[in-house]
Amino acid sequence: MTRTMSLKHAILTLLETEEGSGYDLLKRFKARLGFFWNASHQQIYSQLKTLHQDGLIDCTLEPQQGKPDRKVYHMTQAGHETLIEWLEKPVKVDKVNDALLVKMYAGHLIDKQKMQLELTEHKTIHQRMLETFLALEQEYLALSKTKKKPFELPYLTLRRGILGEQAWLQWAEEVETFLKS
Amino acid sequence: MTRTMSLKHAILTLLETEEGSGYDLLKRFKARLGFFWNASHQQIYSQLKTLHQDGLIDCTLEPQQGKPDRKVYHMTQAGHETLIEWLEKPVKVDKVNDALLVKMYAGHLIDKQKMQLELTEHKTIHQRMLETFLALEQEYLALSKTKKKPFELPYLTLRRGILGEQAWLQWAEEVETFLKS
DNA sequence: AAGACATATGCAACTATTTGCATATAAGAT
DNA sequence: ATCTTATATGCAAATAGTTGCATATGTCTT
Repeated sequence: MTRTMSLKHAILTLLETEEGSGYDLLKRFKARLGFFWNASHQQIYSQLKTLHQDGLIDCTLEPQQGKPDRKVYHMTQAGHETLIEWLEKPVKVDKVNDALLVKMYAGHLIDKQKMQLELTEHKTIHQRMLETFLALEQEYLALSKTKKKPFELPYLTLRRGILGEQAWLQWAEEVETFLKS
Repeated sequence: MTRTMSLKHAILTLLETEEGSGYDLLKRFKARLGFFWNASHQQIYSQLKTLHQDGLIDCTLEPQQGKPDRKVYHMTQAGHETLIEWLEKPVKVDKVNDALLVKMYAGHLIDKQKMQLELTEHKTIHQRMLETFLALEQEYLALSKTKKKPFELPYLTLRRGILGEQAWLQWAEEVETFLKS
């Protein structure tokens, strides 16, 4: 109840602008918050359940033919207030817990080549992420000044993703130079 | 049991080189793995307990005058084997879940100034971390070639910390430029 | 026809981390 | 004298996240 529970508030933020089902939220997470937050569908569905129980969102059933009912959630007044309250309170500085670095630290116990292989795999993933982010940036930059306006803050979060990935890849190059020597 | 449990293996890595008590491990975490892993004392003590129960480490009691007994843990053969096994298996790409970015994304709901204040606080912390890392780098770089040798891999993990913090601060500057405009 | 992929939802068990509490001593600073 | 910091350990409860399983349909590909 203190300063954490960011996933709940991230969901509230997304619902603040636009209602949606669990599945919608999952897609929005990937498309809009993917550069700094990751959540599985299980996590999202269970958080939606508790948010609903707590009265921070409500829910209407949209029957569909063939497929299961779509549960569409929307913000309540209580939810809005809770979100604003959270936004006012300071959050903790995010912490890195990177398993690849644990391995690197213990690297004297394994084969240099194996290390390099795994590094290459991670590099591929990071490169792909960077490419995705850069493509999104191009989309934003192509907008007219007035159309940019509502996306200025989300764009800043995208910049975080870009700078983060670039730093990662720069580091990977340093490591490769070392491993090849 | 699959690919995670990095904290346990980080502890094993530290004990592989040198035995130690929970308190020792806590300090070593801060000094040596702090640029990419963070663990509280509660976490370390409880992990040590389960590692001990699982026979991956053993423990001798060192009575001390006045203070509670020091429980000194050391690696077992089983622990060593488990560590090597883990090192062979691929780890997952680390994920970022940064609450400050959630706020930034929802920034239109709050006061620009409040945002800037919180950003400044985070910036101070990141700056302090970068300074610590740079000081450690200077220590390493001042060593002779032969003395550098055993610290080459830990140095690479330090580089990750440095590049990561620099990227964060660069981002913060972009954000400040925007918020001041 | 079989397989993959997208839509759409969720439970259960486990692992990981945080927060709050609890105890006890010694050394050094204000 | 009191306060802070360091040494030294741990439990319990809550929150957060992962992994595996489960169901059911529609479309598109091989």
